[in-house]
Amino acid sequence: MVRPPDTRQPDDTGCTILHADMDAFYACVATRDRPDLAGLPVVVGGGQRGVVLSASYEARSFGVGSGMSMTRARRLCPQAVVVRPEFEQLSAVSAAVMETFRSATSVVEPLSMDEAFLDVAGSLRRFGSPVAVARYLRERIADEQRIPCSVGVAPTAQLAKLASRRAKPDGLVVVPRHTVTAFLHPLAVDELWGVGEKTAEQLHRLGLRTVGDLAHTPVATLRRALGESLGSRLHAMAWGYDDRPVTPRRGPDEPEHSIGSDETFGHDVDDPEVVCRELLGLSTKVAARMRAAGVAGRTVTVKVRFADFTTITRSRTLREATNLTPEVYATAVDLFTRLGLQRARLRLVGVRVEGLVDAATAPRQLMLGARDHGWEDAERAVDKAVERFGGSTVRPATLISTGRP
DNA sequence: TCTGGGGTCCTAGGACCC
DNA sequence: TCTGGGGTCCTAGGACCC
Repeated sequence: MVRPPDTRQPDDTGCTILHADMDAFYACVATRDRPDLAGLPVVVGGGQRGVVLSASYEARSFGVGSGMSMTRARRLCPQAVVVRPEFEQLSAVSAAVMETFRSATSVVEPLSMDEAFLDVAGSLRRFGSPVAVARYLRERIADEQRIPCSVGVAPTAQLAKLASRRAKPDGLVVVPRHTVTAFLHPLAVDELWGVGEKTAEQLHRLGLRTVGDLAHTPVATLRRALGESLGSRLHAMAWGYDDRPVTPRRGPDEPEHSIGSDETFGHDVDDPEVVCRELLGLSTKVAARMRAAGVAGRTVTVKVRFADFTTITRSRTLREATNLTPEVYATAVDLFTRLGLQRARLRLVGVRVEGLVDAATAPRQLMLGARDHGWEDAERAVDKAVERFGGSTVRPATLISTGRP
């Protein structure tokens, strides 16, 4: 369970893992070129039914936090400046930050746009210590990107993650091996990575509030209450055991497992025609993303969220993997139609394709040949046009007519 | 206070095969 | 005739993360 003994010499803290995490990333990027917003409560988000994606520390002092509905955020902090996210800018900053990480070690695992695990065991000769790597990264990102980055340094990924949270804002926290249990055991159970609202509730019902409580509960009890996997994992975590390696993220050799898209309507919808039009748009987007990634998938899943927020899914596994809009769309519409909804009010619909494999090696049924190749050519043409002219300006008119009456 | 959009992983039941 | 497990695939739902 403990990390295997390392032949390279870690320093005496036993720390080889860093977790680097940008503070209030979206908000910081949005305001770094806007001195007029300095010191003001800034909230990134928006939309008719949007949520807060990121809030500046000034906004947080009013109780605003990410994930919260914008309506509530505005109520808590009416003077907040609301900024729409600029995803292209954010992606560019994120890519630059990840490059900076890779300048310190090749073992970088991005977890999202604004955070990554780094295994620095191989960089110690160059930098001297893990803390030196952390300082180097924080300085470079502050210099080059003018945004703060907090770093946790610890013997395991989970601990490094907890440490970086403790380091915020704009700090550095080290958890040497001999202090692990002293660091962990006073924490509340819901601070652990993987313990959300529901699991925390369950643990509370068992009378477990701190990580120390968790550590001193028989693992069999935890497994019974939380399931085999989570029970074992939490018990191990509570003792700082974590064999999770830092794995440089998927390359072309390891495609993603699923690609999907969903959309919340501005207002609830009960018109099947509107829903099908949305399913077409989503299928078009998902199929295009699959082709761009060079993957195809066999299982198509439709998600429907009703006005009362209850959510259901329906899926079908096709005989061959596809990345063609008409196939994805036809499956999605059929799954939706079979629900037999009588003008139920819907809040959201989604389309996702799972079981992705490399499109080049995915078996295709040759019998379908002529027709499918026609579609493939058409789709390729659309992909090219979109590449050249951008965005949603191009969409084959034929697709529009494949919708059900 | 009414709750986005992108994902991942786990569980559980049933079908089917050996 | 009745009773077995184990493994894999499929489907649906749910928890969690940022």
